Amino acid sequence: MPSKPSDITMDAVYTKPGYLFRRMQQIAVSIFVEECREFDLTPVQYAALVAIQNHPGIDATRLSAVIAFDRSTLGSVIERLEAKGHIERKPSAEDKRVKLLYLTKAGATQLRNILPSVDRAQARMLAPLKAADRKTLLALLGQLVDLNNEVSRVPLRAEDALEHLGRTG
Amino acid sequence: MPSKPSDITMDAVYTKPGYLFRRMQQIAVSIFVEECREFDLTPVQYAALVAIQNHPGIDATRLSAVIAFDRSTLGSVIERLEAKGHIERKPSAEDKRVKLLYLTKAGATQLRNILPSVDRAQARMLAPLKAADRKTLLALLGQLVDLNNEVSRVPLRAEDALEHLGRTG
DNA sequence: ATCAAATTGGCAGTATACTGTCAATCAAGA
DNA sequence: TCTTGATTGACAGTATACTGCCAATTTGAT
Repeated sequence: MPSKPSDITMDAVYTKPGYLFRRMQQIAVSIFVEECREFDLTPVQYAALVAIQNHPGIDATRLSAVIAFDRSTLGSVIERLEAKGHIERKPSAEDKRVKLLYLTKAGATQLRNILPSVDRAQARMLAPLKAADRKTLLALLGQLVDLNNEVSRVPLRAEDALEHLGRTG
Repeated sequence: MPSKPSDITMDAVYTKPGYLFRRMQQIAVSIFVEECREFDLTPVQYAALVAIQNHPGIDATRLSAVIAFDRSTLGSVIERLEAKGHIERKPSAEDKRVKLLYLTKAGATQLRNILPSVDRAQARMLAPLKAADRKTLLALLGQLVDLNNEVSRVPLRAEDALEHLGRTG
């Protein structure tokens, strides 16, 4: 091997978790969009629809906790879902600040119809690995995300963030 | 368990690779930015600096292949690195279309200085796992990214994309 | 009752990422 | 040579993600 201009080689990037996570995220989104093209839904929009169906009447702040994305980002996501007619925003009676989110009939239908494509996409992401390796990777990744939960700006606060709603559906 | 409004639960999101990859990417960027705050470099900008140091005189299109990001995105990344004084853009003598990229002295210094912080960040991302599990996860992730390389818009084309340059530094 | 603190949604600004388009330029073939 | 096709960098437009700020509102402490 000829000498490099310094001791820093591309391995300082390629073999590191940060690079691999970014690359895998790129690939995952690419596969999702390809499989779900006909439904015109992004991964984030899909996650939002699932969460709203599971928690009808949730507000934007709590939704951000349930799917772990930024409230600032969520505003535009909600706008787009509303523009597509998949969700409705209704003012709350008790708190004039909040707007409650509900799936429309069209949104529920869209969500039901997209599921097979989402499943195909999820399967394709891990398809190159052997079955045992897929299981191992998913398990380790699940652990790691869970153990690092508090690190990101918007930690996941699943169902327990919704206790005050006093209902599960 | 009380019944849900449908069969679609949040597990349709939480346990799937697409969600876990997105979440882990969020966490990884968050850790990187936190550790490297004083250097004012994002993960992408860091990768670009490393690549330019390893391939002085590379052009934007080839750089995008070497670090696997989109050429459209890369334009603004290069602009920012240039504005910070970390890199220089010089027109090519042979091809009037291309602009060759070089690290400035300041850029090289910045890159050298940030390395310990980057190492700390990379270590923190996997820190919650046991050593054996870290190794397993990295190996599987590396395999998966490699095997899915052609899927994304900008497949990684490491060194072999640069053969025509006729040099390694 | 009132004032301080927290919450909610919205906005501005920055930084990836992608699609698609375009003009300038270069390369290859008829 | 001339024309066709490919390449390069730039740009417009959309969609996450983040920081930080703000007004309206609600809640809690006094």
